[in-house]
Formats: sequence, C-alpha cells, structure tokens
Amino acid sequence: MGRRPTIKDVARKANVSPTTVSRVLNGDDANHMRPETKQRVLQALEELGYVPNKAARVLRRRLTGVIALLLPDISNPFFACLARGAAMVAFQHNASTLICDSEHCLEKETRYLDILIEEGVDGLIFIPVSRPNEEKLQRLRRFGIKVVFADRRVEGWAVIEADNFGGAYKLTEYVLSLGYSHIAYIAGPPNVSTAQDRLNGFSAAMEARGKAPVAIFYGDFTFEAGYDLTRQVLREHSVDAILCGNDLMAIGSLYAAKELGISVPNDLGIAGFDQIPYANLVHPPLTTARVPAFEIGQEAANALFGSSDIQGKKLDVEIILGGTCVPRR
Amino acid sequence: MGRRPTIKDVARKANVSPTTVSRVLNGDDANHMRPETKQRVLQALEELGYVPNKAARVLRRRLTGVIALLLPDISNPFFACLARGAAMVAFQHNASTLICDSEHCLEKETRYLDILIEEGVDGLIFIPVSRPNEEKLQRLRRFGIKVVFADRRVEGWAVIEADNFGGAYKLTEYVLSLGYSHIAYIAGPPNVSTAQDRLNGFSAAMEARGKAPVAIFYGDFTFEAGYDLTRQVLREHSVDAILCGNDLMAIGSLYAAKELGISVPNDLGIAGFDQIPYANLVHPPLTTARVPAFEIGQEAANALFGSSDIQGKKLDVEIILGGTCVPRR
DNA sequence: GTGAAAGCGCTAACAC
DNA sequence: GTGTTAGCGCTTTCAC
Repeated sequence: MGRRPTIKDVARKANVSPTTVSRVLNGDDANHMRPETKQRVLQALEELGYVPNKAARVLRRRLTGVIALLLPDISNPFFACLARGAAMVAFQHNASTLICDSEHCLEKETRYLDILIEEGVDGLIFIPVSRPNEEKLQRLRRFGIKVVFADRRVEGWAVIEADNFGGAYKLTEYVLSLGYSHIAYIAGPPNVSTAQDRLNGFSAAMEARGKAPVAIFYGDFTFEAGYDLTRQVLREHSVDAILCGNDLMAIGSLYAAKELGISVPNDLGIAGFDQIPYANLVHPPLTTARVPAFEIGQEAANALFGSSDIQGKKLDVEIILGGTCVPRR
Repeated sequence: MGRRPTIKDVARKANVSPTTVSRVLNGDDANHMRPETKQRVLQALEELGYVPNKAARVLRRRLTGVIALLLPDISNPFFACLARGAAMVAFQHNASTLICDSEHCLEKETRYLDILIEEGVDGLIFIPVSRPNEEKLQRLRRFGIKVVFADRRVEGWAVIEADNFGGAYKLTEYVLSLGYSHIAYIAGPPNVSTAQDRLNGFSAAMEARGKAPVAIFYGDFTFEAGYDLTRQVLREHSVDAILCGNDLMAIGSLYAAKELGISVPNDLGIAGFDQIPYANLVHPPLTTARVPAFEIGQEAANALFGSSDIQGKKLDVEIILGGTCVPRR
C-alpha cells in the first residue's frame, strides 16, 4: 500500500508543475490554460485517485471550510432540527459542520470553545448553556471567528431567534380566551433569554387581562423538570392550567397529571412551546407554539456565510391549537 | 487587532527556540527540561493567549484527531442517541466528532466519503444508507481511514450492532404468547441488515409456532411509511396485530389505527423496535425492544480508538412490555 | 538540556 | 500559458 498521492505526484505524472495542477483543482484555469494540458492533468488526477490534503490547504489558505454548532443537547429534537437547518446551508456552501454538544455543561462548553479556536473554524453558531462571559466571546473574535447566536440572545451580539415574547403573549391570550384562569407557569432557566422572553410574554398577557399567575416555577427545559414541578404545583396550589416554557417540560407535565388521575384538558389545561416533532404524538396532542427551529438553523448559517455584517433576526411564532387546552364550559 | 500568535512568537517572548515551546506544548519535557525554562515558556504561552494551529499540527503529525460519524438521519432519536455515545467516547480521547447526515441519500453519502478523505479523519463510524459498494470502502482503507460499521452490517467488515434477530424472535414470541395470531409485519428496507435480521427473527419465531405471517410490507423506517403501510394492511387484510421494524414506523402505525377508530391494543396489537425516547410518550406506551443505541455509539468509537484490530460485537436486546400489546381475552 | 534546520502538502507572487 | 520559489505553523531528527 503506497502512500497517499500528493499534488507533486500528479504533476510528475502529467508532466506539468504543481502550480498547474493546483490551478486545475481550483478552477483557476479560466486564464486560458491549454485544453490539452488541462486534459493531461485531469487524467493524472483520475488515475491516481488524488484527493487534496485539507490540512495543507487550510494552512495555506487560512480558511478551514468548517463551521461549528455549539449547543446544549443534540438529543433535544428542537436543537436537532436546528442543526439540520444549519448543516444544510453549510453543505450548500461546501462547508462542513462540526456539531459540539456541551451537554448543558458550562465546563464542556468552555473546553469546546478552545477546541474550536485550535480547529480554526470559520464561524460558530452558538447556543450557550447560559449567558457566556464577555471575555470568552472577545477571545473568539480576536481569533477571527465569526459568531452568531441562535435561539438564545446575548446583549450586543447578533442572534437569530424566534419572537418568544410575542408567541408567549399570543399563546397566553388564547388559553385565557378558552376560559382557563388559575394559571401556573413553569419557566426555563432564568439566565436564558428564551426562557425569560417567554415568561415575560406570559406575564404581560396576564397583566393585560388583569390576572395574576398562581405560581411561577423554574425548570431546566427537560422532561423530568416538567414532571417534578407539575407534581409540586398540583400539591401546593389550585390551578386549572399550567403553561410550560417548552414542549419537553409540557410533556413531562402531561405525564405527571395523567399519573395523578387528572383529566387533561378538562380538569387541567397544559400548553408547551416549540412544537417539537413529538408534540402531536402525545395524547391529547399538545397545545403549543411553533418555533421554526429548522429555519433558525438556516438563517444562522446564512448569517455566517453572508459577507455583510451579521444582523440579528426575529422569526415569527405561530400558535398551534392542540388538544391539551379546550374551551371551558 | 494583531494576528494570531504562533509558536515563534511564544519562543521569542520566552527567549527559547520554537522546539522548546513545542516540547512544553506536547509534554515532551520529561527528558529533564530545566524547570525555570519551562516556567518561562508557560508564562509566555499564558500572556499571549496562545492556541496551537490545528492545520499545521495535522500536516506534520498526519493525524487529525477527528473521527466522523456518517449516518442517514440525525433527527431520528435512535441515531441521535448513538451519536451522543460516540461523541462522548471521542471527547474522552481528545478527539472531535464530525457528524455527517446523508439524509437517506446515497449521493450525499458518497460525497461525504470524499470529504472525509480530504479532511483526513482518523476513523469513521459508518451507518450506511444501504449496502455500500466494496470499491468505496477499499478507497477509505487505502487512505488509511479506520472504519467501523454501526447498527448495520456489511459482510467482511467490523460492525457494532444489536442482536436484532434474537430481539425480534423474542418479541414475536411474546406477542404470540399474548394470543395475537393474525400478524402482519412492516419491515425496513430489504438491503439494510438491521431490517433483514429483524424480519428473519420474526419469521423464525412464527415458523417455530407453526404460524404464517398474514402479510409482509417494506417501508423506509419513517413515521410516514408506518402510517401509509398500516392503512394498506388494514384495507387489504384481516389482522389482529402489526409488528414494525422500528419505533418510528410503529408510531405511524398507531396513528393510522387511531384515525380509523381501531382500538389499540384491544382490536389491534402494535409493536415497534428500538425503544426511542418517545416510545413511551405515545398512548398507549409502545410495546417494543430496547436497542442500546448509546452503547452502540460508545462501542463503535471504542473500536476506533482501540489499538488492536477491530472486532465486531453484538449487544443484547431487551423486550419492553408496553401497552400496545396485551393479553387477548 | 536546548537549538538549527528540514519538511509535511499546498497555493500565490512573481517570473518568463 | 506555465513554472520557480517561498512560506503557511508546526514537529522532529540530529547536532552540540
């Protein structure tokens, strides 16, 4: 097994210089290369099964053709969907996508940030575990890495996100309009903008109707948090509806209610947020708000590849009328 | 904004040669480097915020520290889970994981294979769309890329997979023992070993009990396939149970049945395979077989990092007693 | 114990 | 139109 062929091998075989091979490889043959020469190179390329060495290329060009997506949990269908959107756009730009799963762990996240600098990625789509400190971000900038935040906002940085406030406002209005009135809210982590915006939207809509929430709890966006906190809510308070900061928690909530023999939606209304693919597979289908995860991923990647300075962007949220909230008699 | 510091900058600042810096960087200072020298280097490193350039390093060392995971669909929770297992192990070995989603598309898969050769990944965990042709695989080998298959077997290559035959056999036995007897099977793609093994396990268990399947259909492992084929089965045949090649199709099947007003599990039993995280969130919870996706991912990565030649491995499958199959009166 | 020098495979000035 | 040459940033003999 001979070693991997280099550009020199190809050059030798085609009786040209490495430069010429390089030109063919990179489509720089526009400036009138003799067709016959090009043909010889093409043939040598083919016969040797040549594949360029990325490391060498990157070292020279100082561009890697790799973008990274640093996120808290790839097994969350919402993030997985966002990832697909981003990867799709990257692929169209001949770039690879490095998916880094921080597993909700700040330490891992920080470690990844260093790896990404080493790796020399051209850009980063960042969904931080919590509000990251400014110093780390400046470091990325110093190393010439373009950064776009996705789904979670950080002051002073570009972000592609959904209109979480507006969505939560509308969703709350809708639930109130059905006749539910003693409402508890299970929010996401307080240091995550997405969670905060949704909570604020909820609060604003309640206030506009002259209602006060029965209780507000904070979870960490997982099924388990929804489950546990719902048991707590039901133990400590009298409510007829529970709104959750995301679908995963709402599904947990639904399971807790079922286990306690509480009929959803008649005795208790439940709503989530995100419209993850499985939101309509639970029974009854979840009332929720569609957050366009795939599009957020796409837009974030587009922002990275766009030459202009990155602008933030807010995508619309649409209310999904499920079966976990219905008109009250 | 000055340019990114190099090893030379560090050397200059510490009044040593680049060689010495390199030695500190790589822990090659075992051979009695003067502690004071090391200290100076460490300090210069710190002050400049130096991060090594991966491309340069790779070019020299001819190892990238990157493994790839090429799979058909990252939004399938089964694969996502497998991916996490693989990435976790890679992380422990200071390696990154490049996740490549072929989107069930052979062309994309082939394109990715080339990208991975360019990229010079050290190893590949491969879940092929269908049986890949031998030539492509030999090409990977020629370029020195270690390959392990995961979840899907290819003759002559190492694979980490579950005991799909045994699992399907046991699951079928269980369903038969409940009293179901007119059974249709919705299999996965015929050219995927996983699908074939499960179908064979089913057939063997049926035969052992002297039963013949009412019908066998082939889908592509998606929710939609399960939904569509179930409608077809119910239109064309009289059955009291439908076994599906995976959970996604089983959930599709469940929805089709519900839509037609058929009561599951009383009028119709349904079972899946995989135990994806959402299998117990549908109603009733799915009867299925637990395939250890996370562990398959871990084992596959372990095989890549292990120095010895890669052996195949079969992991056990455990039957999960859900609510979509119950004892018949 | 530390340094000088060569070279990994490629591309981009610059020559001709 | 094509080739010569230098150098991207690092590691690794080999020398002292």
